[in-house]
Order: sequence, then structure tokens, then C-alpha cells
Amino acid sequence: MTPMSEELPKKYKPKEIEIKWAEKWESDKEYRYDPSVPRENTFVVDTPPPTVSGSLHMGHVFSYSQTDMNVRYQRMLGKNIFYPMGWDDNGLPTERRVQNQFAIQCEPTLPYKEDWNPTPAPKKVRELEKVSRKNFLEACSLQTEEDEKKYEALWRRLGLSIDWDQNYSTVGEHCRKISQNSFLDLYKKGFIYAVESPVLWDTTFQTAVAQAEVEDREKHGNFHDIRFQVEGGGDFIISTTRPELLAACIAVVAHPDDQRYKGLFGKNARTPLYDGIVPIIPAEHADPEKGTGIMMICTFGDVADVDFWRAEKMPMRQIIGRSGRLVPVDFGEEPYKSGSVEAANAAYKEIEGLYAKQARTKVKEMLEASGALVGELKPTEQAVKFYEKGDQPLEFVSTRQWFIKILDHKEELLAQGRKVQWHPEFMLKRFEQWVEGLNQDWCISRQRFFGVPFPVWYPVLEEGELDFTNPIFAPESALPVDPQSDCPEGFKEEQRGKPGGFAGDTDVMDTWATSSLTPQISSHWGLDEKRHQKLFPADLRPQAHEIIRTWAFYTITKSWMHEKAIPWHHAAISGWVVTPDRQKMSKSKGKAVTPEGLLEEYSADALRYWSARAKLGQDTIYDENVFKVGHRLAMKIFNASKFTLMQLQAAEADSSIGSWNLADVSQPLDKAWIARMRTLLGSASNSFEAFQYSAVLLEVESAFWDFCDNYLELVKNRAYEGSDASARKSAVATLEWTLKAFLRLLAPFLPYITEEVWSWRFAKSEGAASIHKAPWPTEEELPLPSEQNGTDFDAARTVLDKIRAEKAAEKKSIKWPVTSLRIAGEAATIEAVKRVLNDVISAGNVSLSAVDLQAEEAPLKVEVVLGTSDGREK
RNA sequence: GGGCCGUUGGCGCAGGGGUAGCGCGUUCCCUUGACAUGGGAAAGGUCGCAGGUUCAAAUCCUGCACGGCCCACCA
Repeated sequence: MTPMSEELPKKYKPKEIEIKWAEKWESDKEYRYDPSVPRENTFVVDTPPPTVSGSLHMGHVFSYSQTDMNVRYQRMLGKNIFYPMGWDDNGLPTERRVQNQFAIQCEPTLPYKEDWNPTPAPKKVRELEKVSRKNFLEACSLQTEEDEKKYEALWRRLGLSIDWDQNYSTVGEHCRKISQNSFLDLYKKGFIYAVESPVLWDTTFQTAVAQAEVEDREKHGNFHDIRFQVEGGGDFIISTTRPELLAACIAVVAHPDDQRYKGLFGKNARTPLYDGIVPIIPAEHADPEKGTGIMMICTFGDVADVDFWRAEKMPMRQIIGRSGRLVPVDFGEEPYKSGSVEAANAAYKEIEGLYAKQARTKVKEMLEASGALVGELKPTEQAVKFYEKGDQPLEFVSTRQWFIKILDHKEELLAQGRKVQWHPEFMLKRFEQWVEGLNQDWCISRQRFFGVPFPVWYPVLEEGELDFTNPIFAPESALPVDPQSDCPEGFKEEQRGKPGGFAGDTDVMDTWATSSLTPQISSHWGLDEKRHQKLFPADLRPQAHEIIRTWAFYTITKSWMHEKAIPWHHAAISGWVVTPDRQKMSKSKGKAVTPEGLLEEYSADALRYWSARAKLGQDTIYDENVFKVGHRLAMKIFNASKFTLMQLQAAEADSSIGSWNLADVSQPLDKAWIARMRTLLGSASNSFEAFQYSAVLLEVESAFWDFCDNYLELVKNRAYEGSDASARKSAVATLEWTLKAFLRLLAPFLPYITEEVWSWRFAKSEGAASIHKAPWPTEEELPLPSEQNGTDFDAARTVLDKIRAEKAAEKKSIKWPVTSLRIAGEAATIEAVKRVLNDVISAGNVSLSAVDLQAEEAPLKVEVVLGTSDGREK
């Protein structure tokens, strides 16, 4: 008879609850993957490894929570869950941060210093300390380890049900091994080649970049109208925004049908300033409508130039160097050509060593002085290609790079993409459009430091030159290797860099070349075949839409190239978090709000609730009001559960009641409520199967409020102190099952409050210590459906609503007595009302004698008359 | 220029051939046996515009406008 209610907590204190359970889940190793379970009972997630670049933001909270909801649902279905976390810590973002944090710069020629330790530098240091590659990499690791601890703490606090034993870092040994192995495998399979050719080049970072990392930015430019002379007489005007490339001009082209220039084809033009002699050639890609219709081809202004240069086998006059400065050239030597060498060299000396932009201004001045510039500059807006992380325009620079052949396989890759189920479906279009628009093979080498090196060396020839035609590959068994510090087989370290010896490939791989292997990294591809078979392909790839062209595309590509397989069955594409004016929440815009701060202010459950409200693929507005709504729901769960348990405990304390189960549900109102719940269970499961977690939440939430506001109100008197034992049993049996069902339905979204409430009673009674391993509620828990539907419940609610409205209109409290209740309507409705009448009059404080029911051929009519006093005598 | 998504009460969203829904906000009311971090009620929309299909269109089709995103455009 001890009232257990005293054991129930009085107030909802989210922070206490959440920290308590987060710790418990960790110490119980609640979310570990079980390798002994067969594949078909396992659900495998290919989690995105967040870039380790300082801090996680609300966009991360948003999308990672959404994945966790799907995962928790699968776990409750009884699936063994493989849900790893990785850190994408290699690559440029880390290098840049380390450079700023410690004021250091990598200088690969320097020797390693044992006793050197990175120390955080004061804010504005101009001089960067030059350190060896190895020291630099150590600083990188130090920085990322610290961040990764912070990241993990946040994920745990947010309640992500990750198996932390599966953690990996993309620059760690395991990933280097897989990544290098992938390189070797693709090389063997003929998908990889190395070639020296013009590639997209970032002059700031001094590295090649891939098409996928390029973005267009609108920039101001100016058309310079420049007069060219024609050999043997005549002239024409070219309109260009890049006059600094005049020295790199290799040809002049116009459309073959362009009457204005037809007569010039076959002749040579003479460039101003340099008197360069270049052929005038017809070319289809010249647009008569643009500029003056005749244009110069330079090495290299754009992709069209590269294509033309390659197709026509023209000479290469590469005047822009790797750093973006103009390199020295001699117009007296091939491949340069000039009618007046000395004047040309003198003119070029003026711009040699300048950056392209500076050279542009200088060339304009020189053209003006020489009289070759016609008229004024004409301003224009133009799209300029930039590396997405860079702030200087990309140039085409001819360098030796490793490539993966994707252009030859567009059709196969499209077919692979179509085998994946995309959520939402239209995201497949993004994938297809990207693949169709590809125009370069995937350049995977980067002239950087913090990354996975290529497992390759080159023989050094007698002259000290490298023999690129005979690369020496590391054997698979030796991986991972660092060709800068490891020796190839059959060589000694002393032979490094010496004629007859070897030299290591100095490049590192594109970070995507590694992260495109996340399914294989998790499955231990090439290392543990049994495990690989169990974890590959994965079930679910969650990711954001802006990286469909990189991460999704490259992952599909690699899986196809390695094993002719798709990497995962489902791709769930999340939207963005945007500001109220629909801008993407960027770091600068979202600075004021950190996930940590919001967790303090609200709760993990509230943040998760906000995440859960948005559909896949749909942007969501950052709105703290929604956190409040989530908080309110959690609190309601707390209070309504407490109240329900009090009813159960009161009934248990009554010896005339005994125990109960769903077979005891006998009252029409209860049966109707169960019928309503049955519908809910069916559609919740359906929606979750389609990864439509937001639809589940919406529906469950609305049913839950209906439960609290209506069913609980209607049934509480009968449950609490009903004199009829069987009616009372019916009530408590319904209440108990309903609460159990709601808690489980809400558990994927609000894992903390539901776990807390579950622990009050059901952890024991149901034999599932954690709600997150309790079975997902389905119709099978319910007795076979009777002829009952929700009608009786609807009837009760309708009448109760009328009574409430009348009391509100009369400004009376909800308890105010009703002295007359007349209900008229169709016979079926009246019958329904009759069946639930006892509950209605009890909830509405109506005396039974005051009720008058009339069946008639007319819409439902309810008349409520209130008493003149509140009925309390004293 | 091509593609995709969206346009529903002040705001945020759901619905998707058959009498317009939810939440927030607003107004009014209520200290009812868990919950005032609460409860009840009310006001508020001819579902972007124009055509078409249909007995019936917010819902399907066509066109347009506006917003967003992706891609292309670099003389």
C-alpha cells in the first residue's frame, strides 16, 4: 500500500535526466555492434565523418539527430545496429587551422626536430615558423585529437546511439591502409593513370583540385578591345578580359561561317606588344555573338583553350606559374615566337614576376601606350572558377597528377546511382545531372602534406631525373607506407634521391579519395573478408545534398570500381539549417548559437525534436520556438506518465482489482481508443520504413496530445476510483498499454525523457532494461480487431468539447456543474454517445439525471445548460 | 540558359480529387485530484496567378510569376 507516487520525481529536470542516462548508456555499452548476428538482422549505417575543423554547429545537430532517429527505430525492430562514427581530419582545413593556431608552415625540405613541440601562437603573428613535414603532421594530429574529444562529447550528450568502438579517423593508420589499398587495386584494375597535363590549379594552396571542388563566383571584369595586325596587311579587334595572357596566345579563332573573318583563315596574326605570330583558325566553339566574334586562344584561359590546345596539338606557352606569378620566358626560343624578339622580351620583362591580376593592369597600360587598345574598357560580370576553399581564381597549370578514369564510365555510374534508393527521390536527379555534366577525370593528387600519401616511389635516373614511367608500388602487405620515410623493396634509405636510387611520390591524396571509402573503412575491406561481407553494402548513407557530387558520387564510383557493387541501399539526404531570411546558417552567421549553449539552455530532447520536425531534403529555419515546443512535449510526457502511473498504482493498491491485461479492455470508450491507437501504429511503422521520421513524429505527437487532453480526461475518474471493478480494470489496462506504446513511439525522437519514464515501471515489468531495446509497438500487441473503430471516442470527445466551449463562453471553470445536457442527432451517433455517456458526464461534471438523448434525422445538436452555482456548498 | 524543389491564416509547417488542418503568436477565460514550463475556448485562410481536365481542383495537367538550390555560362 505504499504509494509509489512518492518515488516518482516531482519535476521534470532535463539536464539531470540527460546526463544520467548518457552516462549509463556509455557504461552499459548499450549501443555496441554484435558481429555474431547475421547480415539480414543487421542494420548498417555509413555515417558521415564530420570534418574536424574546430566545432560542430547546428547543421550537424540537425542531420545527425535525424539519422539517429532512423537508427533507434531499427534497433527497436530488433536489428543489430552498426552505427560508427568517423572523423574526417585530413586535408586542407586542418592544415589551415594548424597554420593559424601555431603560426607554423610546412617546409618539406627541413629535417625533423625531435624536441620541437607546437605551442599556440598569439593572435597576430606575421612570420610563420617553418617546420619539417613530420613536425607539421604532429601538430595536425595534436590539433585534431583535441577537437575529436569535443565532438564525441557533444554527440554523446545529444544522445546519438553510436558504437564508439567503431570509431575511425581518416588520417589514422587504418584509413591510410584502406585508402592506399584502394589506390593499388584501382591501378591494377586499370582505372588509375598519371599524366602531365593542364589541371585546375589553386595558386594560393599550390595544388591541383578536382572538378567537384570547383565553384563559380560572379566577378567584375573588363573587356579590353585589342587590335591585332594580320600578316600581309589588315587588322581585327579582339575583346578579352584577360589581356595579361597575350604573351601566352597560341592562336586566334573565329566561327567558320563568320563572314567578317572568313578571309583571314589560314593567315597569321601578329599579337601586339610581343609581335607573336599566331595562326588564324576557324573553330566551331567561337560564338559570333560574343565580343567581336574573334578571340584568342591562350595557354590557358579556360577549358575551351585546353580542349583546343589538345585537339590542335598546339605549343604550350605556360606563362602563369604554380604560385600564380608570371614565369620568365624568352621570345627567342621555342615554344615562343616573335617577329621582334628584343622588343617582345622587353615588354614581357615588365610583367614577369607579377601576379596575373597585377600583370593585367600593366599590360593594359602598355597596350594603351602602344595604341593597340581600342576605346574604353567595358565592365562586365563574369563567372570565374574558384577552388571552393580558395580565394584566388583557379588557373590551368600543366603538372603531373594522378587521375581516376570516370569519364569513360558515366553510363555505368549512372546505372549504379539508379540502383540506390534516394530519399527524397528527386535527389537522384542531382546525382544524374552531375554525372552527365562531368568533363574531367577525377584528379586525386594534391600537392599538400596532411593527407594519405601515394604508396609509390620512382627510380632516380642518372641525370637525377625521376623515371615516372616505371613507378614502384608498395606491396599490399606493407601498407600503409609513407614514401617519404619508407623505402621501396630492394632499396636502402641512403639511395633516396640519388641517381640509381629512388624518390618517394611527394603528393597526398584528395581527402575524398579516402572518405569515398567510408563503407569499406567500416567493413575492413581487404583486411577482414568475413566482416566485409557482413557490413558491405551498408543499408543507409545519410548525408547533405551539397556533397552529392563529391561524397555520394565518389563513394558510388569506388564501390563500382572495386567490386561492381553499390555502397548502400538507401541514401537519406538531409536539408540545411537556414536563417529566417533563408540563408544557409554558416559559421559566421551561426556564431552566436552553439550546440553546447543550446543544450544548456534547452535540452538534447528539445534539439532533437526540432531536428525531427523537418523532412529529409528539406531546409529548415532555425527557430528556437520549436525547441520550446519540444521541451513542452517532453514535459507533458513526464507529467502525463506520472499521472497515469498514479492511476495504475492506485488500482494496484486496491485488492478488489488485482492484475489486468489487454483482455480486460471491455468498455466502449477504451475499445475505441485502442482502435485509434491501432491506426497510429500502422502508419507510424509505414512512415519509418520510408525514412519519413518527421511524419511519424507529427502523427504520434498529435495522438499523444489527444490522449492527454481527451482520453485521459474522460477516463481518469473511472480509473482512479471507479466502483465497478471491471470498468476500472478496463481503464487501467488501456492506460497502461497506451502509455507503454507512446513511450516507445516517441523513444527514437526523445530518447532521454522516454528512457527516464520507462525506468519508473516498465524497465522491470517489460523485461527491457532500456526502452531503446524494447520492441517497437505494432498491432500484434493488440487483441484481434473487433468491429470497434474510433467512433465512440469521437462521440465522447465531441460532446465533451461542447461542454467545455459552453463553460468557456460562460467564463466558468471546467469543473462547473452542468444541470442540463440535451443531445439530438442521428441514431447511430446517439447510440455511440449512450455507450460512452458515463465517462462523458463524469469528465464534464454532469449529473446523469440531467441528460436527455434524442435520435432524429438531423445533424448532431448539443445543448448545455450550466448550473447557477459551482455546486460546492461551502 | 538547363534542371530540381517550393509558394496553404501574422510566422513556421502538414495535407494532397469530395464540406480547409496543426503548432507558435494573438484575444478571452479557468489555480480542475499529473502538469501555470499548465488547461479550455475564440478570432484568423476564396491553399501564388491564369487557363485546362472533371459532376467535383488547394490537390491532376499546361503556362506564367516569385523564392531557393544544383548545373552551365569565363572571348
